[in-house]
Amino acid sequence: MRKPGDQMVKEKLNNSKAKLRKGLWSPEEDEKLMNYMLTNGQGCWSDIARNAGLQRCGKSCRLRWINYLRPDLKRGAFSPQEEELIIHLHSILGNRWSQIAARIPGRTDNEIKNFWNSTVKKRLKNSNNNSTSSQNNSDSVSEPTGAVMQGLMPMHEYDVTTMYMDSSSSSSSSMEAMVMKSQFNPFPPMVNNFDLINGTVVGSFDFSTCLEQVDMSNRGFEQEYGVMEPYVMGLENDLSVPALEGKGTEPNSAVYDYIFDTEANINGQLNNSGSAFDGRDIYSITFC
DNA sequence: AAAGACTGCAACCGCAACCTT
DNA sequence: GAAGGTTGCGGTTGCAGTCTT
Repeated sequence: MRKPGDQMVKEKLNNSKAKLRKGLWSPEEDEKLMNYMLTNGQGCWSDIARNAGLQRCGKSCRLRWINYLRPDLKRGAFSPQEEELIIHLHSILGNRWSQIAARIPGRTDNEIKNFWNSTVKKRLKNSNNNSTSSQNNSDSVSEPTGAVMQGLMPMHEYDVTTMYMDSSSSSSSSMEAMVMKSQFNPFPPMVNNFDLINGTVVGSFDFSTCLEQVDMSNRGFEQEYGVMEPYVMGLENDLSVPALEGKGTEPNSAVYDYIFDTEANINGQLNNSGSAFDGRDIYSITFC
C-alpha cells in the first residue's frame, strides 16, 4: 500500500488538477512526444507524458506512439500479400489483433483491426452474398470459418480436411476442430513475395531459402515436391501463438518464425487418425 | 450545389493481467 | 496478501473526408 505522502500520489493529485487533453493530437504534441521518445526511449508512460510536457495521460501517449509515431511503422495501404496474410492469420487466431500484428511487421493491431472491420469484412460479406446461398455451412464473417476462405479466395483442390482427415477422428484439438468444421485449408500456398520489411522481400515462401534455415535442404524437398504446400501453420496445439520477440525494438532483425511443424502436429494427428498423409511433410520456415 | 449516407481512421473506454509498494 | 499503478488488448465511438442522390 502506498503511503499518502508518496511522490506518485502527489503527482497523481497534480495531474488530476491539470486538465488532460483528449481527442486528436496536434502536430506540436506529436513533435513533443516524438522528440522525447527518440532522446529518452521508452519508459513509464505516465512519466513520459509528464516529462515531455504533454497534457495527456500516459495511456494516450502510448497509443499515439504505438499506432502513429513509431519510426518502424509502415504507412499506406495494405498490399494484397499483407491482406492475404491477415486473412490467413485471422482464420487461425480470430480477433487477436495484437498477435496478428506481431506477424506483420510495420503494422499495428489497431490498423489491422480497422482494416479487417472495414475492408475485409465488407468484402467477405459481398463475396458471401455473391456465392451461392446453398452453402448452409457459412457462418458470420466474423468467424474464422470456411466462409471466410471461400468468400475471398478460391478453395484449393487439395482441401486438407476432406483429403486427409478421417471423419471418425476423435481429436478435440481446436485447430483440428476448426479445420474439420470449416473445411478449408488454413494455409494454402503463399506465392508472390511479401513486402514486409522496409519494402524489401526479407522472408517469403521461397522455400529454397527457408529450408536452409531449418536444415531441411538436404531432404531434397524441392526436387521431390516442387512448390511446397504448407498445409498447416503450427501455431501450437491450443492456437495460442507466442508473441514474436524483437518486434518493434529491432524490426530488421526480428525473426518471424512461421512454424510449419515437421511431422508433428497435424501430420501426426492425421496419421494417427488412420488417414494417409501422402508423404507431404509440414516444414518449419523462418523469416529473418 | 446541398444534404444525407457512407467510409476509414484515430482515439477512447473498459477490462484483465501483471507489477510495485 | 491487499491495494493501487501500469501496460496491453479488443471493442467501440466520433469525426473528417468522400460519395451518392
